[in-house]
Amino acid sequence: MRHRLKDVAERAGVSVKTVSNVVNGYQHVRADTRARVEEAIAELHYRPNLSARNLRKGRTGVIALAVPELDIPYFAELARHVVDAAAEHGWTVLVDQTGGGPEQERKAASGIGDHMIDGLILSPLALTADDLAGLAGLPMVLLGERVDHGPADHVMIDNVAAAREVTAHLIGLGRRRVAAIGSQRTPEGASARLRLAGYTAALAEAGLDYDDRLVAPAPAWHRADGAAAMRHLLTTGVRPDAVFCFNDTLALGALRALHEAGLRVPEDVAVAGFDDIEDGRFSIPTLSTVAPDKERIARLAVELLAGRLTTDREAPPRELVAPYHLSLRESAP
Amino acid sequence: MRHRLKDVAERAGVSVKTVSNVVNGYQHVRADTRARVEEAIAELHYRPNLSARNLRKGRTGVIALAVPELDIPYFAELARHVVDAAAEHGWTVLVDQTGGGPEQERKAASGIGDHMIDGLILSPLALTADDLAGLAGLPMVLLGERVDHGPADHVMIDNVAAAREVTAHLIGLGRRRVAAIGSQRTPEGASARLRLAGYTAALAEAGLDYDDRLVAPAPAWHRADGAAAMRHLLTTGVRPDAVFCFNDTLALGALRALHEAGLRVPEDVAVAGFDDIEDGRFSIPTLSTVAPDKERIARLAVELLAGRLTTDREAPPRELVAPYHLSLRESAP
DNA sequence: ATCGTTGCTTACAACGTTGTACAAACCAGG
DNA sequence: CCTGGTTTGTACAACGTTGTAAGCAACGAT
Repeated sequence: MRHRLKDVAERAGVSVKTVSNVVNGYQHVRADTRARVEEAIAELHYRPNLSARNLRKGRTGVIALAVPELDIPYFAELARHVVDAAAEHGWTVLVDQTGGGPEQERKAASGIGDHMIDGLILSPLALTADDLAGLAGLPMVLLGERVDHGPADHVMIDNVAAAREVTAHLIGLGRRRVAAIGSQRTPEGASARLRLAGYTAALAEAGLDYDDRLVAPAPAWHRADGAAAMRHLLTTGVRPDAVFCFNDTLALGALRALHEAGLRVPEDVAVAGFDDIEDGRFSIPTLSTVAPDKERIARLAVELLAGRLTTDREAPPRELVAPYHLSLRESAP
Repeated sequence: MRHRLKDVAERAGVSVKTVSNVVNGYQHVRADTRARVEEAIAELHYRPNLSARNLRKGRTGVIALAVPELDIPYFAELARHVVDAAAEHGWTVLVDQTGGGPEQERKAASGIGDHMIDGLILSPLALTADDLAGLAGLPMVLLGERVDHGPADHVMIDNVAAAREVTAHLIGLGRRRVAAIGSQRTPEGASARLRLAGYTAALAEAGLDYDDRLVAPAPAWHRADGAAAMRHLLTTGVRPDAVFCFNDTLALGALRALHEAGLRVPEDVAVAGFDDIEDGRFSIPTLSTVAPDKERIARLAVELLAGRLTTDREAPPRELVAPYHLSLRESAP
């Protein structure tokens, strides 16, 4: 049922290697030989065995994308762009779900299926630069906002600046009790730390005092956590008149909690998020947010990986910064 | 830098095959030999070359999941469950994005990377049973609601019954002008046809007339399409007092359009969706919806594939029906 | 001592492909 | 017709792994 080069060769009356040459577009094959071979290929529905080819060539044409969770909209949207960008380079993408745990991330980094992938785009939550240093086996590009300048290529956006900008926007609306949702004290919370830094910087610039009661932690960044954090904020004495949520799903949860509390957005409380996921364009109200250029991030990551694979395998790690912009909608116009 | 069985063998002072035996857990290896080999493996950080193993064994340990778009929440959530279920079988999942086009779906079905994957779970939009019949090269499980009983294993839910049930629920709320959003006339619209059939059946059972003006088509099933369709419905003379949207993203778009039109949900218009995506639990209002058991769907699909790969490769195609339930929330309580 | 038996290990071939080296056929210029 | 270069095709080995068959001890039973 499944045919090999040898079968095609016999049918076309040439050697195995000649068929291989035709398949690989080698130049010096006479037109009529090529035609005979191609006919045989078509008749037998021959398709090369990639395992064998990979074994021989040492490359697989597959790269992996490892993200914490696929059903978090931000990662799903990112995955889509990575798949598209990789396709332009002729790569297939193996999407891996790490769950954000250090063990699974390490496993992904040390080679999901060994020799099954040429490179890895990893969006780490738990791993530190030290962890990664020991795993330099695989060409790797890191996504996101790990603080440390690790040993691998890196694509990120300027989280501090973005967080400061969006917080400043809330303040510019005349709000004086601007809360933050999503702080984390764990080592995994690198993004949280950076965004918190931007938040406090904006407060300081505006001459507002930092108030601990206005900063709500969130163990994870799902809608439910945002809702819970918002409810909590409403029970503390200082009722906020604006909230900066460290990502959009948190913000959507917060919107929900505000709605349940009978507060109007943005009249009573302005809300802003981070990530610009599709949901936020249709939520009620629509969501003001920091919009990282996800397509650009994906493209840069794939190109960094491509560079590492083709030319300078031992080049020093590069760090690219992707652009973002504020996308202002109803929740904080 | 990268070591092979041979290197380990030399270091441990045994033959290559003995190392292979240790790696594969072969029983008859003396304890001290095994210890020596394992030590050598650890020292060299040996990891098997999967391409070579696959070539030898004829199996890769990778299955593919091909869905139209990764950033559609339903598929993202499904992908998550498939990855989890596959992991229990020791499989890695290669997630492929077809875009819903026939050409890419055919390409996925005929073997994404040939011999790179053992089997395929495909969620087809465009392909018909006839298309698939010609592509029986790869063990395959189809997801979703293609009408035709194709040549491959199939996991689905009873779309007609589910649509009828949710429509009946809207009618049970006392609504008499129940609209539908999401109809499609194209061959890709198999789900749309089934859900429309359930809708009309429920109307008939309740003795309500089918009104063409209450049925709004949607080219795709994104939020924007739902919003556009809802706006259109509001311009026709017959103002609906309930809407059944053929999926949740359409429904979220419809909620948005109703909000913009100043109509209250559910007081003025009740809204129900289909898929039970995470967004719907936090939208304002929260969304009543048909909740297919996605985890079960994923698990059944993986198990069907497992069966086909291990035992009965030539067994007649099976069709499994996964359960669903109505999840009633604020938009249509 | 000899004979199986059992336990452990090994050499060899094979999976399907492509790189290398070379042979054969062809061509042009003397 | 020979020479030297180019084009076209071939044989062979190799990529790293595992299945097969067989080798070699050491053992208890004859």
